Parts: sequence; C-alpha cells; structure tokens
Amino acid sequence: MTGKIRKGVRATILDVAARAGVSIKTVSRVFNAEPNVREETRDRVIAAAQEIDYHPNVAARGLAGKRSFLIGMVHGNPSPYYVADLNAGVLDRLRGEPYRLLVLPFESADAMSGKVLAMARSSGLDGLILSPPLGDDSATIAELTAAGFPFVRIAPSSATWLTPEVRMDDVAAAQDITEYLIGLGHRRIAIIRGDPSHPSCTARLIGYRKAMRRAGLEIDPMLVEEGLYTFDSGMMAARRLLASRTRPSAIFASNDDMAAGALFAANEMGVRVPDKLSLAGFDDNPIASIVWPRLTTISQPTIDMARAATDALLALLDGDESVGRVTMPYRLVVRGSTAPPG
Amino acid sequence: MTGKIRKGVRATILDVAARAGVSIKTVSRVFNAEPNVREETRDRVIAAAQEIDYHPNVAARGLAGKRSFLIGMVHGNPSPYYVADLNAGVLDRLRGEPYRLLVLPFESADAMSGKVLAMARSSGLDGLILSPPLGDDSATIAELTAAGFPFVRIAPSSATWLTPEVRMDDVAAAQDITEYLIGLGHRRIAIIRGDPSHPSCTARLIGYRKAMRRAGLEIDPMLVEEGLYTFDSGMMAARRLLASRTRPSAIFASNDDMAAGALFAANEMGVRVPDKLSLAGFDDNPIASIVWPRLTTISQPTIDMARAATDALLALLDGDESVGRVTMPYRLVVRGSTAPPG
DNA sequence: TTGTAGGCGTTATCAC
DNA sequence: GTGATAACGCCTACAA
Repeated sequence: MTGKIRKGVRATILDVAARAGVSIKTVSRVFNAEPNVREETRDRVIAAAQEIDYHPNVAARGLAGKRSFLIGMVHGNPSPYYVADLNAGVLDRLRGEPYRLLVLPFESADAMSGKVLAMARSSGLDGLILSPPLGDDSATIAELTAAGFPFVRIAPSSATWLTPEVRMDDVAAAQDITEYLIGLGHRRIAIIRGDPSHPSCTARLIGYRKAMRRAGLEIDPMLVEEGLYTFDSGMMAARRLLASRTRPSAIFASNDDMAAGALFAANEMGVRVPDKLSLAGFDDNPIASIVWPRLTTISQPTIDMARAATDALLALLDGDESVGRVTMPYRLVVRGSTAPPG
Repeated sequence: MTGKIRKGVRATILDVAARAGVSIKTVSRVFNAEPNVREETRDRVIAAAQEIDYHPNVAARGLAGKRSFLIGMVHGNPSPYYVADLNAGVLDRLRGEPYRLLVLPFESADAMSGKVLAMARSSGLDGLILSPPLGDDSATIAELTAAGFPFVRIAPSSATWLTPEVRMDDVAAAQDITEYLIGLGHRRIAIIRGDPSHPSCTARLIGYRKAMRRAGLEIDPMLVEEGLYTFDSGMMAARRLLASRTRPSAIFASNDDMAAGALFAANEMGVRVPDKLSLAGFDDNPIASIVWPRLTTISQPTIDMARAATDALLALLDGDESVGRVTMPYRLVVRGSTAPPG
C-alpha cells in the first residue's frame, strides 16, 4: 500500500495515484493539463496531491519528457541595470509557467563564441535567450541554428540572420535624439560611440549621422569619440572632447552609463550642464535619473523586450514555427541635461 | 551495436562505453571523478566522449543520484548593483563545479515568506543562497531548517539562528564611518535609515549611535530620518533634513543609493557638497563613483561574500557539518563627498 | 580495477 | 476517459 505520507521522503506520483484511486497516468494528465480527464477525477487528484504536498520531480520529468523546463540567459552586459531589467522581464513572463531561469556565466563574447551550445547542452537547457552582444556573435548563432537549438535574440543589430528576435529601432531612436539636440539649436554635436563589439553601437552612430546629414550639418571626425558603454570610457571620451579647441556644445553618448561619465568629466572641468554643454544618453536606466541634472535619453523598453523574447521562446518550445521579429517602441525622454546652446 | 554518432540524437553513456570498450559504470566513474580507474582507461573514455560530443544528461543524473546540481538564489534587493555582484560571486565560485545557478522570482519578503521551501522543491533545487532581506525572514528560516534543506545566508543581521552564514560587521562599519565624520569636526550628523525590514538597517543605526555616544554627542531625534534603501527615499529624507532649521552639517546615508538621492536633493536645494554638507554612504557600489562628487562610503565585499557563501553551500551539500559563520572585512573609502564643516 | 542488475519518478504508447 | 507498461539515462549497490 502506497499513498501515505512518509516523512522526510518526497511524495511521488504513485502516492498521489493511490490516494486518489486512479492510475499514475491520470495524475500525469492532470499535472500536465492534458485533456480527457473528468472534472471530478481532476479535482480528486488535485486534492490528493495537496494533502501529501506533492511536487512533480523535475528531473524525472526531464528524463522522461526530454525537456528540462530550463531556460538559459547569458549575461554579458556591463550595465547591471540592463541585466536586472532583462531578468525581471523574463521572470515576469515565466510566472505561472513551469519553466525556470538559469543564469549562465559569461566571460567575454570572444571567450564564449562557439561554446554556447556546449554549455546549453551540458546544462540541459531547453532554450536560450541571447542578449547583446552575444546575440550578434555569428559563431554562436551558426552553431545554435545548425543544431536546431531554440533561441531568441534580444536587441540584435545585424539583420543577417533570420532567427527569432525582439528588437528596437536603434537607428531611428538615435536619429530622434540627435534631431532633438539640433532642434534646440546645437550645431557642434559630438557622439560617444559604444563598444564596437555591440552592434547597437553602429546603429546608434548611423542614426546620429542621418540626423546630422538631414540637417545639413557636417560631421567633424573630431566629434566622433570611441567608448565602451562604461562609465569610465564615457568620462574619458568627454575629457578629450571638452579639452579640444573646438569643443562641442552638445554630446550624445550612446548609453546612459557613458553619459553619466561625460557628466562627471564636465563637472571635473567646470563645464556646467546644461548651460555650457548639453548631454544626452540612451537607455533610460536608473542612472539617468540619479545624476544631477537628470539625463535626456531614449527610454528603451528593456523589461518589455525581455518579456516578449521569453514569450517568443516559449512559443518556439511549443513548436510554433511562426515566431519572427518583434519590434518594440521607444520614447524620447527630455530632462534637465539638455538646453539650447549657451 | 551502439557507439556510433547518430546525428540529431545526443550521445549517451552507452555510446561512450561502447566506443571506449568499457562498461557504463566505468564511464560514470570517470565523469564523476571517482577513484579506481586506471589512467589509461580514463583517457580512453575521455577521448571517446569527446569524439561523439557526449555531455552527461543532467536530468538522468539528477533522477538517479537524487541531486539536481541546481543552486537557487532569491533576489529581493532593490539595488541591481548589489544583485549583480552577488551573481558574479556565485558564478565565479561555481566555475568548474557541476552546479548551476537558478534565479528565483521575488515579489516581496512578505509574499515569499513560507513559500520558499515549496519553490525550492518544485524547482528541484539542491540548495539555496538567501540574500537580504529574505535571509532574516524567520518563517523562511524555520521551514528550511525544519525540512533540513541546505542553505546559506548572506549578510543576515539577526544572530538568532545558528545556521551557516556569511556576514560583515555592519555595526562596526557604521561606527567607523560616523567616527570619521566626527573626526572631521562635524557635530550635527544626521543618519538616513534603510528599509526597516532589512536588519542591516538596525545594525547601521546602532553603529551610528555608538559613535555619537562615544564622542559625547547628543542624538537629536530630528537627525534620524527614515528611508527605504532607494534613491528616491534618500532624496526625500535629505529634503526634510536640509529644510529644517537645524540643518545637519553631515549626513550618513545607510547605503549608496540613498546617499546619491541625498546628493541629488542637496544639488536641487543649492547646498554644495562637501563645502556646506558632508555626505557618506555605505556599500561602495558603482553609484558611489558615478555621482559628483564621489561618495565617501564603506566598501562592502559583496562579491567575496557571495563567493564565500557559495563555498559554504557546496561544503554543506558535500556533507560537511562544520560550516558556520564567516565574517568578511570591510573598508572605509574616503572620497570627495566629505570634508570638514564649512 | 571493472562490470551487472535494479531502480530513480516521470512521460509516451497503446490498449481498453 | 482511463490504465498497464515500457522507455528515458544515469547512479548505487553489490559482484567479480
């Protein structure tokens, strides 16, 4: 006789079945929301399960059903806020689903390249969410695609691969914010580029160029500075820009961390923002609202994007073949760091 | 005949065994680093495994061995930097280990209370790392302890429970930084408290009081403001402090986020830091170095603590009974936000 | 040092 | 609608 609560030992599907007076297959049906179970039977099973505190054994499920209910996310982004938002979005979408989120260690895109599939396999993942910059690593995409491994990319910039992705129009957004600066009356507008291994870096530069060209403004090569999406790189780039004889009246930093770094540099050098220098960022992460003055920036719907990516991945895992590209809206947020040139 | 590479199908231990000309038990021994395998045999097995790209099936391993090699971390902290550091520390320690890190969704300590064990069970976790404030939730500790579920707490403040933990001396650190302010010549030193549901809040208050008392300074109740460890709460608390007739000459905010908020408020109100107001934080997260001026703060070794906690958990899972309390060192970091009273 | 048998708790197949 | 029974891939015990 099974079905009683043996203390210290987890209840199994057999216990539930015995207690509810059904076969284990019926219990399985109930827990997997399969059809063909009479309502009354279902209720009895659920009651029995609750009484003995039954939780399906994930390992057994994974072994028999050939899925682990594990989704992986590779974090290779320098901004903890971005990562936190990604996490939040994924977990939010996963609520109520049987899937769980695994965080994979990340060294660098280079180091990971060509090893992602092996990691996914050895961790027993069902699917993967790739955030920048790994979502643009061609070796990774190639091996995953070749193996038929389900994955969704967040904010990739290359349209080369026709794999499911959730993106934002970085070019248009960068163009918008640059045009906003132009509209304020700025003419000498510098850009601090991001990490060149993140393709969003290129997209944002293109948007900037488009805006400048449309306004008939020349792009002085001196106005294009290199950065790495980090606070320090933004600070150093701004120091160079502000030290030059042909100092810009406005700087568009390709993300908020770098914009905060630029603001720091301006403070150091006694350049008042926004009186003497307008500063715009990109992302609208909390940093943008922490510094003084607050940053004008592009609000990127990171949480929504992560949610949408998870949604797409779940559909993929469900066998849905129609998952394609989703583009999410952005928003220009005007705050205190920008003003007409002084 | 097994042992050949069937494409699209993952190799199993049988394939490796056949290819290496040994039994599956020997392959198992090799992959679990068990003794009693001749070196030559081991090499043959490893070679065979590599040739057919064999990765042990985690689910099967978990089912047979009764462990999932899954460690869970519950994130309920408002500071993404703190969370990112925790993650980094755990993942760093896990490198080379067969264990993987699962991120559990978190709503609030209240909502989670009494549900953590169920989540751990249904996710099939082997062990849990509890970060603040959940590490101080007595219902959670009680149920985990009662069930004999392995867990380690990071930075808990209540010493009530004799469970494995990695901590820092918050009281001494808060006392140190307050004494530093006193040493600069400040007399009216305010404190902005953190979220009262995080016991570190109380510890830091105690440290502040100790320092004030030792210096013979009276603690005006007006100088103790409430906060929630968030930027906004720090900003609002500082507004109240700075608006009062008896404005303090220095503020000790119980974490960097609130200190950054206080700095923002000071900027808003035209109070120059550090000339007219000294400001100290706690944690030394990147925010402390992003704002202008940079914050004097206590450097908390979050990554090291997470690493140590993981280390302790792995020992626990390994059957080590001697895991107890580990106390990590902190450091006072003096930067531009503090100066003698002006 | 190596191998054999049995079982871990599910899901899938097919019969009823 | 429901149920027997065979996988699933590995580990633990025990043998050799």
